[in-house]
Amino acid sequence: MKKIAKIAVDVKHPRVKGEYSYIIPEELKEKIRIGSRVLVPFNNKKTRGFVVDFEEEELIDEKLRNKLKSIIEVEEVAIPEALIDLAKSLSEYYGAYLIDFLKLMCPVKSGLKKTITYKINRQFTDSLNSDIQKKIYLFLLDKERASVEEVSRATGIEKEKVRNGLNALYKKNAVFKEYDAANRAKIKYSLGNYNDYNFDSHEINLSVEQKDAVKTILKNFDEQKKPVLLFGVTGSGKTEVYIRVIEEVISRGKGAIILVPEISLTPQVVDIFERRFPGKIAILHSALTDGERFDEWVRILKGEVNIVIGARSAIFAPVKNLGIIVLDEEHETSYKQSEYPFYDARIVARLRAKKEDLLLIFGSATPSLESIYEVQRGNFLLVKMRKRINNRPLPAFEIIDMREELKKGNKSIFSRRLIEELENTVARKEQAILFLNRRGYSTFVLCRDCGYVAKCPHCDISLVYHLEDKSLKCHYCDFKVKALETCPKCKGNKIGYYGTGTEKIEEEIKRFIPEIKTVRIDADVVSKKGMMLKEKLLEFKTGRANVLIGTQTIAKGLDFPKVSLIGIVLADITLNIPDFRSGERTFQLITQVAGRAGRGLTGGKVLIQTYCPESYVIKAAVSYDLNNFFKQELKNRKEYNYPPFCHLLNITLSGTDKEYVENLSWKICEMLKSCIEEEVEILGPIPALRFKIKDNFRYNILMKSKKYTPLIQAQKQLKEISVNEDKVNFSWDLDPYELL
DNA sequence: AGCACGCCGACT
DNA sequence: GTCGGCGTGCTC
Repeated sequence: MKKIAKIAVDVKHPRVKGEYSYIIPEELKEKIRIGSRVLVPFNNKKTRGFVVDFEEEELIDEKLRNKLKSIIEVEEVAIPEALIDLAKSLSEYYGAYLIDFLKLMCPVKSGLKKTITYKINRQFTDSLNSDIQKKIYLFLLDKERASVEEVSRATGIEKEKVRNGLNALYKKNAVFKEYDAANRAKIKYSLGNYNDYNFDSHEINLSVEQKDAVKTILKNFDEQKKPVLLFGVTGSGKTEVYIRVIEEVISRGKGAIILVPEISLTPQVVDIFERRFPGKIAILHSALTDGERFDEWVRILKGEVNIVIGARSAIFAPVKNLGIIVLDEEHETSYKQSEYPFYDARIVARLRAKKEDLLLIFGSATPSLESIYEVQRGNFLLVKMRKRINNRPLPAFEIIDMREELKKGNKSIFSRRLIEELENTVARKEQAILFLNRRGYSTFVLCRDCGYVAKCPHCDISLVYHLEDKSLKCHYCDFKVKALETCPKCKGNKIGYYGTGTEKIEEEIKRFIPEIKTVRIDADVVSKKGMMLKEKLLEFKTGRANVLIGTQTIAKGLDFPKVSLIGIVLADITLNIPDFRSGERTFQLITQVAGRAGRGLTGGKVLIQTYCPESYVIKAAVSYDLNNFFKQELKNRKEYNYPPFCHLLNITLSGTDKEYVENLSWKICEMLKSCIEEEVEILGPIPALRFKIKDNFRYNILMKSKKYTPLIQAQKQLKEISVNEDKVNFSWDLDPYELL
């Protein structure tokens, strides 16, 4: 009966359209299912793919029927059919290839990431008679090994030619091929041994609000199954509510997926779940090797575990008989993948919940505007928890107008109030957190003689001075130079360091309060070694340090009972980012950071330093007036036509040849304007805010539309365009998170 | 991407 | 002639 299978093949090329038909050999008919991973012949090679459909032989075009080849092998692993359906919808929605979503749903065992690198053969002595090959060979002599991508970037030769050249060199034995297995020893986060964090008995006895929340959610589960927005202030005990609801769902024989923004930064949630559901949990985190991830996946697929906790991609976990999806800290940016295929776990979760008839809970202390809007439109059920557990008071805010400080002659980055409160806190043997969303020491470096500003040669951005290794670093690429002593332009020595980052905060505060013991946590610390973060956290947790200095890295779920003071050193940084979400992000950051205070028995205090105290964002944040914030922000979004009042499609073109990229951007823009009929705003091409990054010039075309259909239509058009990939990177992002 | 095919200059 | 570089076209 079933003779032909439609296979999504794993071939990465824009001109390969993705799905091809194959004959199912007699002996494989028993084994093959929708979702099966298969091996098929494809253009003189073998390639993996997934069965996405069966077809009737009779309905296939005569010419094509004669070309059909047979499936070679059907593997044991198969993606559940419900997920195949989800992948189909998603590839349609995002205008992406089906295979890319299927691959997210089915990890590979091999661990072989097939980025081929070429290594120089130093024994090779023959002479080369091609210019291109000579150039490549010379480059490799210096570099030892590199990928096609790297060679192309460094030599400026087009990728196509580099590839041919390297192939020729390989045939001559001038270079070796290496399949980079990416098996670098990874530092594993040992989850589950954060025993020093305190979980007191209050978690067993629910507060009245928690009980009500659980009751309302379960009633909704049995009746209308509307997605729930669980809005609970920081410290109101949302996690315990999730647990109670999940317990009920599990007792009915169903499974659960819990998404957290980032596992390494929310170890406590994971820890609590591990204690409450011992042995029933699979944890998908970034430190797993491909093999480990595959093993976890199989455990989930076989139904050995029915609770999955993980970051964004865990939304695709093949949980058997899934009953509920929980998205904790729903407003977090990390749910949106900022690279192809640009999916948003929140959108995927809603779609999956709808398709599989699941209960969906979005939880947050600072819900996204999109979710609030859904509540207003009656699409989400709002469940509120306004009080902290044990009725602990929320911290008290104090706004400090830095303009006044300046008028009174205080040029320091710290107001007198902040210093005063810090001294008090230290004297009381309590702890403080200083928050500044900018890492490094000085954020720009200027020659006071000639006005030269140190800029990254590859990016359109100032270099940041880092004290730790006395270097100037670019925060967008890995460019790094030794700190300047003389001006490279006028040879003068009046180099000035301006702007403040976390490193400077750490140094300056010691000048004011010498006995203070600080610990700093930002991306510089986190990225270095996985263990560093844990050590630093413990250093603060155990009281060896009394002030924690950090960027947004520390704003998330961390729990420090002894913290009674929070200083937001400069709230204006995030507020002034020219993006439609900057207000929302600032509001969230202030609220989240403030939530770190007074989690223990002592009440907390939050000091916000700003040059813009009249901003409605700051005003609303300090008075816990979410309603007012949402009202104002929604008004703004409506006025300027931004989400949630429209949907966005952000198209990005970038490349080293400015003229070429700009011309192509215009062409694509014209094409879109001519073929989109419905009411859609098309803006651009606009030079991106960060116009140059890593030597690539970037242009955006922004489409705004009330309805999704024209944007999805546009994506189909964009998919048809085949660009010279050596000259331009071309991508589009539906529901982009930011537009920078 | 990666492979075959075919064109074209260079060199036995 | 013919070898190897290099552009082009195709993939059920």
